[in-house]
Amino acid sequence: MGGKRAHVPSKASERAAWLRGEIDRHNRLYYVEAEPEIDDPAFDALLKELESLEAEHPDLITPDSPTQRVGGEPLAGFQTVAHDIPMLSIDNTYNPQELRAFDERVRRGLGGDQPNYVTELKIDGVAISLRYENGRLVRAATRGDGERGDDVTANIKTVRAVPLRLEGNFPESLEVRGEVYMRRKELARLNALREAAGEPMLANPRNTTAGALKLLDPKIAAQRKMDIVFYDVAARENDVFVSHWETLALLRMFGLPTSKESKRCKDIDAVLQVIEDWDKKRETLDFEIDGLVIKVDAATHRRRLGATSKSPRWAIAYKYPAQVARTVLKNISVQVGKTGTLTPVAEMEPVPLAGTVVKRSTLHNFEELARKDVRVGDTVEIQKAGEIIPQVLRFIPELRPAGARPFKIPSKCPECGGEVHKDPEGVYLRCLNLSCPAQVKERLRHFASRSAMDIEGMGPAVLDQLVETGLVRGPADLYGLTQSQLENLERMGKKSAQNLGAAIEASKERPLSRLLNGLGIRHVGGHTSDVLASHYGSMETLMEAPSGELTAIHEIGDVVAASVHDFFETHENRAMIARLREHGLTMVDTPPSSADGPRLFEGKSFVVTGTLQHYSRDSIHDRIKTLGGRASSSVSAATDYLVAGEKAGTKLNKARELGVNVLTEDEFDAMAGSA
DNA sequence: ATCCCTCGAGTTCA
DNA sequence: CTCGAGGGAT
Repeated sequence: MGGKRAHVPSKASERAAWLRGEIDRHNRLYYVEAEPEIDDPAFDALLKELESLEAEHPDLITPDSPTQRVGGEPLAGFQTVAHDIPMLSIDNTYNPQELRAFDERVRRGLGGDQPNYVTELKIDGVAISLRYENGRLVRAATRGDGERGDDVTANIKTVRAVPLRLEGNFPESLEVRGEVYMRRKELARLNALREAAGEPMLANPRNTTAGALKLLDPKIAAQRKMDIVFYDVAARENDVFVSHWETLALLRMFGLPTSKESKRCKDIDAVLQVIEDWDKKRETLDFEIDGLVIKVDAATHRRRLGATSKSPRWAIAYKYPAQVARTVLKNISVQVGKTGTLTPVAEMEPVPLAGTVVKRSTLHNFEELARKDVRVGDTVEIQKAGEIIPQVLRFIPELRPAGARPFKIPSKCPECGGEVHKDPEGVYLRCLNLSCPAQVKERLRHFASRSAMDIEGMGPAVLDQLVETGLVRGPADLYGLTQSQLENLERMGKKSAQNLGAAIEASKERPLSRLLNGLGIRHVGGHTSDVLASHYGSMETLMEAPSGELTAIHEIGDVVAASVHDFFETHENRAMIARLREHGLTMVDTPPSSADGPRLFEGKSFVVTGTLQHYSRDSIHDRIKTLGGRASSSVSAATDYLVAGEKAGTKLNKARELGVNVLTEDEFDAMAGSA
């Protein structure tokens, strides 16, 4: 360094040009080669000198000067720009078997040839496309929908690892793709600042990066130090590159940083070894990865494989099972259920977890909430129970903002302001106001649902209006609605109103069991409704049944009997049922007649799991029942058959453990169809 | 009294 | 899907 100073040109413009060259060179040594020659203070000194020089001689400023990373004025908004070559997404695999299946597809597609693969870390950041014209960065765009994204050039320029001009023998026009991301250390630094300022914590680097790219003021974006790696050139079929491996080398020659962790593998076994190695090692990285990307190396092979409209056939992502994710708890809201239960719900910054984007999760009840002690503003860890339902595990004490206060248990119903009361035995808080609009809506939703009265078109939007306007207070009111009242609802055309009216009318024919289920009597669901309806056959006899008589029925005990008895003793409920009768509801059970055919499944218990081709869950349950079988919801030793469709989960495993007969859909049809 | 099987209730997301 | 708890068998 010192030696070069001797022939530093003295003229300001030459000095400025030299400084720019040096700064670019050191940037490159730092970010691309990872072999810095000078330390940070020395680098900053060069930058400072250039800044003051440019301040004295503003005419010396060039658009690609390293001092111009933070552009001038904040933007009014982001322009949408089209990608010349679409940014395809990559298919995911989640286990070695799926990856081997990919390998087999590839080799079949190559007529048996064995391709080389390149593995790359799949950094959890934001995909980006950068365009260089004559070596100058002219545009940076997010992936968006793959066809068009947002122009984030001003913010991308603040990423120090992004060269503003290319080096080497670059083509006149070049579009490159990479991933912008944030290191864990940087996130920790930002959070320390935010904590001191009493601002909400940033939960994860990915969201923070995405947020930073969308900041309208590049000066603020510059304060969030982001990083980038490049992994591809956007090119068409006739590209000049021989292999992916060489493309990566070329990117480095242009001064574009690439990952040092990419590897070339001779077959899928070698790839799986790399995956296994990183499974343990990934925690030691200073940034987050959610898996690896595996790409066929040779360009000739890629061309033979081609792409579907969504993704290339020559690349696949391998994702590590992301069991837990971190996000920020933005708010705790309180929901009112159909029985008046107040349930606290965690509203979170959306975060990807095990294949979906999670933003809400139940906190069950206020005792549970107090036990977990999560507070608004906390960073929380969430996981998915059985790959489906998100749960809040815990908060991260180090990331708790200073002012976070424990959630206050509501003393009034948040929906109607009514009195709340703690369930004597249970842990639940309940709104006691039976005409609380939230409860009314929930009860009506249940009444109209598929497993009850099955009124098509009676969705939440319609019910909201009907209840808010006071037209409907209970199930009986639905049958008094006029056609013009329906038509006057928002977003309701004449045709939709007619359909809805017809659906309401049709629901009058539902058998007693469905009506009972719809009434929402405590402890009485679909199954118990069936039992009661088939025992009594009509509403009248059931209503007058004494408690002792009810308990004599198989599967009805003290608790259920008392609940049913109480329900029919209550004046309001009797009045409602009288009104339903006036409106002409059937209110009788349709007993199985011998004309229904043979009861092939008599005494047999079935459980259904997974997605079926020709049945909905309800329709197969109906079919089982008409044939005299029992459709149950959980597998046990008492289960005779499990019908397993696509994506069967834990039930299938349990059935195998217990030695329960497992049927495919076709096998089930064969059994049922021979009727 | 205790176990096991089910049901009901509350739950999320595409 | 999971939890808690009702119902019945032991």
